[in-house]
Amino acid sequence: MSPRRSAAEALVTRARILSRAAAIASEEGLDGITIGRLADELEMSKSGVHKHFGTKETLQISTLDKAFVDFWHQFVEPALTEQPGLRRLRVLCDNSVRYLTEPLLPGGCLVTASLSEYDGRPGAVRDAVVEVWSRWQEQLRADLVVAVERGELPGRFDVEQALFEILAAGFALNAAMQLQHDQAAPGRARLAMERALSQP
Amino acid sequence: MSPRRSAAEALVTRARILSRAAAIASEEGLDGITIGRLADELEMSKSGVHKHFGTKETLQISTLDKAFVDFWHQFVEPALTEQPGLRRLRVLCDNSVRYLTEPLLPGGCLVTASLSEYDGRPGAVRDAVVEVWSRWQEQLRADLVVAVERGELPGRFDVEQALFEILAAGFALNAAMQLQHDQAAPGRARLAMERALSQP
DNA sequence: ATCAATAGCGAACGCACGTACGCTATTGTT
DNA sequence: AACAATAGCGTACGTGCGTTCGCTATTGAT
Repeated sequence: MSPRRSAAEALVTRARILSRAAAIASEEGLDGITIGRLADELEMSKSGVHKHFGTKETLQISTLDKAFVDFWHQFVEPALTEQPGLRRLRVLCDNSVRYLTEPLLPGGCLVTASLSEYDGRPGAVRDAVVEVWSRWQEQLRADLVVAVERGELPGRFDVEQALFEILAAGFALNAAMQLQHDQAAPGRARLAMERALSQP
Repeated sequence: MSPRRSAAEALVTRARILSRAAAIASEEGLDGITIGRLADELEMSKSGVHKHFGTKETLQISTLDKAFVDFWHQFVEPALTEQPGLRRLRVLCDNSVRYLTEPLLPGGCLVTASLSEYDGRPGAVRDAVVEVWSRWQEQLRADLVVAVERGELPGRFDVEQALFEILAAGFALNAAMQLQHDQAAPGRARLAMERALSQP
């Protein structure tokens, strides 16, 4: 009753599935993704959805990857034109605050949510979460290191401490937005990040 | 085949269930709690477990409450003997770092985990999470306010900013421990909290 | 023109879930 | 001594899950 589609159309279908899955996962977690529910909302059959990934675990990981790629495209890549070091770092911080304040997904940042959802559950999903999270950390660390090398930050500057505090501000911002819709939180996060860069 | 137990024994059973449920939830989330699994691991029947709470949602909320009460007993109440204000606040910060570093539950702080698990899912569980989280926030805020009133912190001190940064450090510490077992994280969290108290 | 490859469907599977009901045997009150 | 209350069990029910299998009809390479 439903004929095979072209390879190009299949890619579109796959994208539709991942898009819906990411929206669901951002609100209910990667475990909230359900093949039956996706099939319902996308008006296709369960087996049709399933075929694209073969395994629910693969679907979850693909969803996480998709969300991360979208974030990267919209909030990291634009910053890469900036001068590496303190300038670029500040833009990245600002972009991440904007992202966490008005996320691409209805339930907020999927990576942040998946972090605590899967930190205690070994397996491929957890590995994917850790990898994606590390990539974001590395991006920030790289610019911190460059900033020190270029003398934009004092030579005795504690890069790891600053990184810790920047990530911390992101976590707190995410929680404040998702839990309490605290409109003051973005400003506090910005200030906290700025303070992280001005070590005594 | 299994006769009724005394009311006292029933309380013990209830505590056993909650204890096991909290351990599971700390690793797999409040949704990881399953009546069948609890029955298995506690060697009782599903209906036996069920009867104590009547509803899975009630079981989840009870589990969260139990975890919070345990935390409160072990890490907050001992600090209440301290002088209110900056002294007590520092003890609370230190205690929370110790708690997040070596939690009472195998999967880390259940409240922190539940925060992002349920922030996008309206309902009684979410309400319970918010309430419990607010109580912890209030405790910290109260001592910050006292510290300002008593002149232990400058009059222009931004209490909400400091609170934001203290909570932020907790989030980051939790993530670093649960995700990467980062042994340097407790020190960084302590430093970040101390910096939060020394606004420029 | 031929034909292997495949997107998507429909139906079925075994399993685990939360919940409901009735029962039993002890408790603890009267 | 009598008896309502109840901790916990056993069984069952309906639902939704991930996955499997066979099918159909188009695509796209040969």
